[in-house]
Amino acid sequence: MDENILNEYLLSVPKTGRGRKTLEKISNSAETLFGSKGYTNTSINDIALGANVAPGTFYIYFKDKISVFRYLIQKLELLLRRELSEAIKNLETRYEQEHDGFKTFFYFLSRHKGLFKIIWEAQFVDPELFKNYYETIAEAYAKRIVGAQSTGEMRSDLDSQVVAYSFLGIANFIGLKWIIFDDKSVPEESLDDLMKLINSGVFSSNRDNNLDGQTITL
Amino acid sequence: MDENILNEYLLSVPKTGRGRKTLEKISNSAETLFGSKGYTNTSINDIALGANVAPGTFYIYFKDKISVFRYLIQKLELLLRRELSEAIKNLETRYEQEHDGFKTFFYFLSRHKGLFKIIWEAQFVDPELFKNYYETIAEAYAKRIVGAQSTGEMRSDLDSQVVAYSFLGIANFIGLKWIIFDDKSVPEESLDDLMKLINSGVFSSNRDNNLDGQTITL
Amino acid sequence: MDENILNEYLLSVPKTGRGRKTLEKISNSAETLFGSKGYTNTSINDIALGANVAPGTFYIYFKDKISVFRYLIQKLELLLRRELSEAIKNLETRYEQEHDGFKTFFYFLSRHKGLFKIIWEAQFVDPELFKNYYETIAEAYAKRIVGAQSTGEMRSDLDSQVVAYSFLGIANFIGLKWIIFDDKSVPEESLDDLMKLINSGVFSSNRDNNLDGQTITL
Amino acid sequence: MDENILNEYLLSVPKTGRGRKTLEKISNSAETLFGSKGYTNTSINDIALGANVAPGTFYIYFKDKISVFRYLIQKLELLLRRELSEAIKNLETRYEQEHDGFKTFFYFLSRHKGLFKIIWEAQFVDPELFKNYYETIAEAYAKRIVGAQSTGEMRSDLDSQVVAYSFLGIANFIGLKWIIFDDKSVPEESLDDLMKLINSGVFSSNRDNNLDGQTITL
DNA sequence: AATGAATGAGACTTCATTCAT
DNA sequence: CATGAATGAAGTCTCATTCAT
Repeated sequence: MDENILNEYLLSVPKTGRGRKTLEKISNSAETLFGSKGYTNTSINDIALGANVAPGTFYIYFKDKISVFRYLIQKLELLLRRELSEAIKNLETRYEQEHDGFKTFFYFLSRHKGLFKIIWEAQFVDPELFKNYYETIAEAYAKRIVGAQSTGEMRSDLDSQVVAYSFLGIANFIGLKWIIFDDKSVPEESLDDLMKLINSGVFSSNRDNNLDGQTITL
Repeated sequence: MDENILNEYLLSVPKTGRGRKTLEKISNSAETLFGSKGYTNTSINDIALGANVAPGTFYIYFKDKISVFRYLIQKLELLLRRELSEAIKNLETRYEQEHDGFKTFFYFLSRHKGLFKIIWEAQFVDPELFKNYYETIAEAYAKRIVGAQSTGEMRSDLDSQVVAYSFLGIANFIGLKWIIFDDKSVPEESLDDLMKLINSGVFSSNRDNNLDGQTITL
Repeated sequence: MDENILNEYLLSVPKTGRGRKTLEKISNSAETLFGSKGYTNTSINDIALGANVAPGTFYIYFKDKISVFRYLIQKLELLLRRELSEAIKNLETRYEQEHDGFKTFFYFLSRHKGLFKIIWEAQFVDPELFKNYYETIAEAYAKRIVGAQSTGEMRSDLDSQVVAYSFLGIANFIGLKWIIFDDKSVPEESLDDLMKLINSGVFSSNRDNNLDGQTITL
Repeated sequence: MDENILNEYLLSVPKTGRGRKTLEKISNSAETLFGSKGYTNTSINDIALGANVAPGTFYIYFKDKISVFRYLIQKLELLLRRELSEAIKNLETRYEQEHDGFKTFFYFLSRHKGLFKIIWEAQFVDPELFKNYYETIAEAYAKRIVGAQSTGEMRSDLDSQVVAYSFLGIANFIGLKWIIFDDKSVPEESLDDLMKLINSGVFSSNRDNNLDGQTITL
C-alpha cells in the first residue's frame, strides 16, 4: 500500500482501530479547516474541535501544526499523481493525454478544493516545501514536453520549460478561479476551449512573426 | 495626483514633510518585510524597527496591521495599471500590445518582487480583497479579449474568460517561477516562446480533433 | 527482609514473578532517568519507555510520579545505612570508623551516582522529605560525635552539630565534585588528605587563638 | 558600574525610569519565588503576578524563563564576590581572612537565602551553568590555598583541591542547614567552632597515622 | 496485569494594540 | 508627532493521569 509513505509524517502510527479512526478525524478536520480558513487562521484547538477530540490528542499523531500541513500536502501529491498516471496510461497520443490530464486535474480539484488551496499557502508557511513541490512537478512536466517534442507531436522550437510552466499556469489559474471565486461553471466545461488554445493558439492569422509562413491544417 | 487614492487607506495624511517621510519609511519597511518574510511572519515591531520608528508611531498612520497590507496592494495595482496602459497606448495591433504587455509585466515584477508575493498572500490574509483584485483584473482582460475578437484579431470561437485566465495564468506562473525559485533566466527571455505559444499553439499539426478542419494560415 | 519497608511506597505489591519483574523494570528505569536527566525532566512516558511497558502500567505499581521518587530515596537510605553500619561494626577506634565510613560512602557513591543526585533534587521536588532525610542523618551523626566526645576520642569543645554538618558537608561536596564534574580522581584517593584535615586541621601553627595553648602531639 | 555585566542577560535595557522599576519588580519577584517555591514550581504567571505586571511584560526584559534564572545567578556571584573581596582585603593573615571570609559568607546568606537556594537548583535546571559556577569558585579557592601553603601559613602536605572542596563543603552545608531547616541558630554563632575545626582538627591525640610524629603547638 | 489511546489543565510565549509621557 | 513600555488575549505544546479494552 502506497499510503504508508504518509506514515513517515506521523508521530505515531496507531495500533488500534480506535486510533486509526482518531487520526483520520484529525487529518480530515485539518484538511477542511486549512482549506476554508487557511493554515494560519486555523488553530490546533480548531482542528481538535472539528475532530471531536481534546487538543492534546492532536499531539499524539502529529509533532506540531506544520506536520499536518506537510502530511496533507504529501497526501495531495500522492493522490493527484496516482490519478493522473491512471488517467493517461492507456492513451496513445500526447494530445489525448494532455486533454485527459487536464480533465482529470479539474476533476481532482472538484473533490479536493481545500487540499489544493493548502498548496498555495505553503509559499508562506513552508517555502522550502513549496519550492520542492513545484520544482518536482514542473520538471516532470517539462520532461513530458521534451518527449512529445522528440516524437514530433509537439513543436520543438519552444523551450520545454516555458511550455511546462505555461500549461501549469493555465491549469492552476483556471483551477484557482474556480476554487477561490466558487465559480459555477466548472473548469471542465472550459476544457475544449483550453485545448484549442494550446493546440493552435489565439491569434487569428497572417502576422509578421517568426513562424515563417508555415501552414497548419487543423 | 492619482496617488491620492492611497490616502483612503491612511489614518492620517501627513501634513508636514517630516510626517510624509515617516509614512514612507513605514510603508517601505512593510513592503520589504511582507515581500521577504510574508505578512503573517512580519510583526508591527519588525516594521517599526525597519522604519527606525517606535511601534506606536505605526498607529499614527495606519489603523491596524491589515491596513498597510491593503495600502500596499492598492499601490501595486495602481502602479502596474499605469505602467501597462502607458506601455501599450501607442501600439496598433493586439499582438504587439500583448507582447509588450507581457514584457512590461515581467519588467514590473523585476522591480516589485515583494509586492507580487504580497498579492498571493492576500488569498489567505484578506480573501475578499484578493477576490476583488483578481476579478477586476480578469474582467478587464476579458474585455480586451472580446474587443480583439470583435476586430477579428483574435479567434472568436474561444470563451474570452478562458483566454483571459489562461493568459493571466501563464504570466503569473512564469513570474512565480522566476520569483520563488530565484531563476537566473529572466522571464523576458522567454517572451518570444511565450508569444509563439499563444500565437499558434503547441501541437504540431494535422490532428483528428474537433477543430473541424478550418485552416489557419499563420 | 528489610526491603519490605519499601512496600509501603507501592500501590500494589506484586504477587507473581511477572509482576515483580515489571516493578523492578519500572523502578530501575526511573532510577536511571532521574539520575541522569533529573526528576523534573523525566516523564512517566520516559520511564515506561525505558521499562518496556505501557504508560498505564506505571500506575499499577505507583500512585503517582512522586511516589517512585520517594520509593527510590527510601531505597537509597536503606542501602547506604546498611553498608555503613556493616563497614564499621568491627572497628574499634572512632578514627578508624570515620576513615572507613568515608571510604564506604565514596564507594557507595560510585555505584549509585544517580541515586545521590536524586537526593539533591528532593530539595525542590519534595522539600519535606529532603528535610527529614537530612535531619535524620545529621542527628544520627551528631549523636556519634557526642559519643566520641564522651569517650575522649574527639575534642569536646566543639559543638557536635557543627562537627556533624562539617563532616557531611565535606563528604557531600567531594562527592558532588566527583559526580557532577565527572572527575577522574576518585574521591577515595583523597581520603588520606581528608582524614589529615579532620584529624589535625589545616593551619600550620602558633597562632594566637582561643585554643589556650594546649599542646597536641600528633 | 559593575552591574552593567547583568545587562548582558537582559533582552532590553530600559531607557526610562518606569522600565527600570518594572525590571526590578520582575527580578525581585523571580528571586523571591525561585527562592521559596523553586524554579521549576514557579511559573511566568507567578512571577508576573508577584511583580504586579502582565505576563507579557516579563518577555520585554527576559528572553525566557531560564534567562531570569541565569541573570539571578550572575547577580549572586557578582554580589558575593564583591563582598568577600571587600571583607578580607585589609586582613593580614590567612587565618583572619578565612575567618572573616566565612563570616561574610554567612552574613551574605542571611540576606540572600533565596538567591542561594537557586544555585542548587541549577544542577537540574542548567547543569552547564552549575558546573561552571562551581568550577570557577573551587579553582579560585584552591589557588588561595596554594598561596597560603607557599607562605607556610597552611600545611602543604594536603592537596589544595581537597582542602578547597572541604572548606566549600563545610560552608555550604552549614549554610544549607540554616536555610533549608530555617535554623534559629545563625551559622555565625558556629563560626568559632568551625575555625577551631579547620585550625586543628577534631580528633584528640596520639594516633598512629602518617603525620610522622611532628608536634604542633597550638 | 497490561495496554495505549485519550484527556485537559496549565505552562510558555507572541504580538497587535493602547496609552501616558 | 513620536515614543516605548505595558497589556492580555490567544495560540502552541506538554504531560501526569484515567479508562475502556
